Amino acid sequence: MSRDKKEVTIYDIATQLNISVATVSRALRNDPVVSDKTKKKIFELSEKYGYQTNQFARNLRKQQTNTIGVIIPRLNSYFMAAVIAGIEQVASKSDYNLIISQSSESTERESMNIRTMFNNRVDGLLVSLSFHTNDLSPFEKFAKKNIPVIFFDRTPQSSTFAHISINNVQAGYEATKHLLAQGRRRIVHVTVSSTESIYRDRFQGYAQALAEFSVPLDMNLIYLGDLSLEAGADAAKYILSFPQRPDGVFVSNDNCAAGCVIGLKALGLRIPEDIAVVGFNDDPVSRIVEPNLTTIHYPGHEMGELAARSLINHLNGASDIMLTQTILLRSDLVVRRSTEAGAE
Amino acid sequence: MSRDKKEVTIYDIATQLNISVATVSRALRNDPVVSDKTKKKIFELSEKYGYQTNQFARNLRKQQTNTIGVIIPRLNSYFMAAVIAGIEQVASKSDYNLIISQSSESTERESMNIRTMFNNRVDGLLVSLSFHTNDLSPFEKFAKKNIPVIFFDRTPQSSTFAHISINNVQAGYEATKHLLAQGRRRIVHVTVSSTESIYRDRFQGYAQALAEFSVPLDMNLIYLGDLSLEAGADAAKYILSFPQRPDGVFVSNDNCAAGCVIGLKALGLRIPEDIAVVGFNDDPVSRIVEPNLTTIHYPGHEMGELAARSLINHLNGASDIMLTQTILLRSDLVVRRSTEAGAE
DNA sequence: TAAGATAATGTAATCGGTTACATTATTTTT
DNA sequence: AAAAATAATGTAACCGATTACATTATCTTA
Repeated sequence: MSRDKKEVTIYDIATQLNISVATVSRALRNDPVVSDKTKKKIFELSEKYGYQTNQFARNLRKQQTNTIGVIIPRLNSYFMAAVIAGIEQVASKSDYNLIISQSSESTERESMNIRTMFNNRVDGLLVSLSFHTNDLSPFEKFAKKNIPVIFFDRTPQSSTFAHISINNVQAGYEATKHLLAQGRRRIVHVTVSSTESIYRDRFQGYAQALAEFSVPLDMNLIYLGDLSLEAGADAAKYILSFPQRPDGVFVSNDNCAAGCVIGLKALGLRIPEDIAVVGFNDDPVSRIVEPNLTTIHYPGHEMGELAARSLINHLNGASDIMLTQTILLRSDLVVRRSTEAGAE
Repeated sequence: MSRDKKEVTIYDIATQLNISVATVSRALRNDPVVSDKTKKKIFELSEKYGYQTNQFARNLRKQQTNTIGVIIPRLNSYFMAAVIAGIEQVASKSDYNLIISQSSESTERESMNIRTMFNNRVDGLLVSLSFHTNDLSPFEKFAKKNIPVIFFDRTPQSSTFAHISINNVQAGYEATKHLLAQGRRRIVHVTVSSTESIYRDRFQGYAQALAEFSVPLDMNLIYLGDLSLEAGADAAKYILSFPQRPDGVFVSNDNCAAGCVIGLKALGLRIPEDIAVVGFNDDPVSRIVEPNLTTIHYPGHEMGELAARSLINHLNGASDIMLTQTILLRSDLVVRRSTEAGAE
């Protein structure tokens, strides 16, 4: 329980060397005003003693934590893991720590996490919203104190904060258009209920593509769920319930799409002959399920790096313009066998 | 950049109420020595001012951070996500923060992470080791300062630290025995090279089962890789290279097993007729790949909860016996179609 | 070599809670 | 009602690094 040996502090070093703590403090941060001779002595002794800076004392004094808060819905997708890895890479290179917490798609838990981050005085916040968040007021505290918040991937429809995402309208449009181009006309869209979010955007892209092909939008073809594997299976059952069976599905994430493919096959449909399926994210599961999923690829790792770098630049005062701005990363349709029998 | 409004401190509240900071400090921590009347005044005012405890000041004074460090190899499996979720649940309930970092299976990065955690003065550490770590000396600093370290899942073979894992020898034994019981005799084991780790244990279980069935151990049948999806595909090719083809595979993780299944099928083998495959972990992918994987199930979320709870109990001085102890969770073989045509 | 410039180091206040110990207020006991 | 016990509050040192400002040492320059 007890921390045995007492910490070595700059006071110990100063006393030992018979100099002031100020000089020690400066030397340890490699301040050029300290003479090399003195520095050398200080470095050697601190090395010998195994001195470690006490971050709390420093934080307390400097009024900043060198910590970035990350709030995400869930840690359960390859995509999110890639984003986190990207964030981590950049953060650790700049000596920032990460506090990561999951909202588990619960708005309440999310706002708890936001509060915790605030109380822990993170220097900045990176957030991917949970499904049903549409109230951004918990973030106002941050705005008020000028603590930067950057949203990534699951960004809010509109806010004064910075956004990093992809063009979801276009991605939804591409996915749907691909199905339409294959001659599919009754296209189910499996997504999550939402009035404003990236899912809404994808839906809009879907609607836009239909309109372009003069296919009337039929709200019965929209299946709302939580985009889980199970929701995919349920969607499959729903699809089978139509007298005039749909011939295409656009699912807003790969995991759910995989569940849907499995469900459809279990119900006797052939993919893509009877029905074609498009997913979203290009998670590894899209290359495991059979047939492999046509999906929308976009770079998670890069998104994480970009988010972290933008935040840290801002914290260093490097790029104030950055904030209140939206950055869109490129996304691409990857065609595989779930929509084209001949594909990859 | 600038933090605008100055923080409200207990000094502000004390001055305003014309009482001492000591009383304010006590009241805010709900210390029973403070009278209810005084507390009420203090709570009201601090509420009104939006007071937030400055954790650094507190940490600096209390010499503890209320932060738990978590070091894991990668955030890329469902299993690991479940463990983290479990840890988080327990930690946040006890008001502990989490710092999570990934070693990306690199021993150097791992020891960097360990150092960072140390410098950040985490109160305790939860660690799942990267593949090839066999030098535990970076953890000695923690031992020296009596900072508890608990290993989970990927635990070291032997150490003075606490362990939470499963009986990997037995799990490996069960998996292999299941294949043997199906009449398989030439069983490949796909794993990662390691002289001492849970993978070594699983290998031992494998060897043990073979011995029990009087099947000689053939080191040519051991395929070493990094247990990735791609390694699975490579293992499949390796399997096909034998003149006398193996009829069973025991892969030490599901992701790799999935890659192996896909590879074997691509090379024209039928599963389980020509060759049966057993995975490890019961990740969702085991139910997506076709045929679904027989695998070893063990509870990630529970493991995370247990690890966090053990650590926090120890930190609270509740259970000192806990440390230097090994806790083994139950694991089970789940039989699916990759080994039994008739299964689930 | 004395005055002025510059480099190096020192002093002490500060960040904001926590808590041992001291003091004052209130209640209980005799 | 005085003495003793208990409750409530206050005082001030402390945690360890940072830094504005002051001081001292060293180097230039005339």
